[in-house]
Order: sequence, then structure tokens, then C-alpha cells
Amino acid sequence: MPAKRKRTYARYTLESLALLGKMIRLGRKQRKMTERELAERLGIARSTLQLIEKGDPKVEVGLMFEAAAIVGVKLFDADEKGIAALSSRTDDRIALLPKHVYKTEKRVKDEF
Amino acid sequence: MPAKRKRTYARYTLESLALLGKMIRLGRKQRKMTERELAERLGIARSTLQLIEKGDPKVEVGLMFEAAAIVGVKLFDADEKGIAALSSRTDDRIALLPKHVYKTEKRVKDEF
DNA sequence: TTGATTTGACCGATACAGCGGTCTTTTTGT
DNA sequence: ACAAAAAGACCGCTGTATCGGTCAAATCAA
Repeated sequence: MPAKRKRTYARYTLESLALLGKMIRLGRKQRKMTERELAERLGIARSTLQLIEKGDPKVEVGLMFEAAAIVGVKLFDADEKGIAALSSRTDDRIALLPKHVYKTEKRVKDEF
Repeated sequence: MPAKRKRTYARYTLESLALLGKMIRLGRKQRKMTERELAERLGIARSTLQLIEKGDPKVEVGLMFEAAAIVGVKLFDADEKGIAALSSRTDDRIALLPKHVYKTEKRVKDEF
């Protein structure tokens, strides 16, 4: 039998996702859009939108972000320019670090 | 040939995802973790982690959030309690709105 | 009220995301 | 300089997320 891919998520992750889902739902209602309308606008099935608003961890991150964007939920409290600025700042900070992370220490083998 | 499911994303969405990916990469390097280590910690393949750090819109949102959490990237600038507080506040705001959004067909057509 | 609409929940089929492997290139410590 | 490790890029197989549909329950307008 092929290994089953069960996966666990930290509570913080699940609660963050649930929050984002709720914010999307709130945004949708504030804009007076039905599930069907928003789903159609996104080009996805209504059932998938329901998973998004529930904060299901399995949905595509692109769909969740796109839904958020359409109903006016800002991800990093930043508009497009703010995102670009943060992005290049992050690039700079990465550039200051070594390109590769080297583990000089002994491999942490989990034998007993 | 069965319809192909090609999908487009708004630029804001793609840039937000790219930013989140970069923040994860930065966080990983700051913690001196290799791709292999972080992938193993997450229980995912290294190739998948590479997609995450590139900000690929197709990855599971749960994986992306989990990766962010492990390397210390806070999604809503809030810890677990902050998330819970925001969540219940969002619940309250949703509760103030009508349960269903109704679209009475042929609404305000403002051509005289 | 009543009829129309939205929402919640569920399900089978199938397009595709994730896995895990390989190979190459780049970077690091010695 | 070298060897070793990390990172980049690619690919076929397989489990599953998404689709699109149905049905029932809840809610709203009139």
C-alpha cells in the first residue's frame, strides 16, 4: 500500500488561515457579493471558495491571495508599491547573507 | 482534449506571493537552515520548498504558512493570542451583516 | 405567509501538485 | 587549489484538490 500522505499543521498556521478566510468572507459581504459572484469572478468553483473562506490549508495559496485582493483584504498592509518596496528591501537583506548555508557540524543523525 | 485549466493571477497577488517567499527564504537563512533541513522539518520535498520560496501560486496555502511560521515570519504581525483576538473581532463584524447577500435582479440601471 | 435566492454540505471524475529522484552549477571550508 | 555541500533545474509517477453538480436548510423580499 502506497504511503498515505497525512499532514499536520501547527495551530498557529490553522488559526491564521481561519482568520484570513474570515476576513475574505467579511470583505465579500461588505461588498455585497454572493459566493457565486465571487467564485465566478475568481474563475473557480463555489465549493472551492467555501474552502477558502473556511481557511482550508489545502487550497492553492494563489487562489486565497487572489480572493483576498478582490474583496479588499491587504496582505501586508501594503499596496502594490509598498509590496515592491518591501520586496527589494528583502532582496537586499538576503544579499548580505552567505549564498549557501553551510553545516560544518556533524550531521544530526537521529540514530538513538 | 479535455479543457485545460490554465489560470491567471493579478500582479498584486503574484508580487505578494513573491514577497512572502522571499521573507521565508530570508528567515531560513537567518536561522542558518538549509533547504533540505527546512523541507525535512516541514515534511515536504525540497523541490516543493523551492516553489514556496519562489512564491509559486500553486502550492498549498497551509504549507506556505507553516513554512513562514517555522522561520519566524508573522503573517498578521500578531502572535497566537493576537490572531485569536482578530478572529473573534472579525466574527463580530460578520455577525452584524445580513446572513445572505441578496441580489434582486435588474437592480439600479441608471440609464434614465 | 410564499417564492426566490443564498448558503451549507456532500460526492465522483479528472487535471494536476507534490514527491523524490537525478544531474549540473555554484559556493563554501580547508 | 580541492572536495564537499548547497542550491538550481528538470522530470515522470501518483495521490488528491478542484470542478461541477445535486440536495436540503436557511434567509430574505414582497
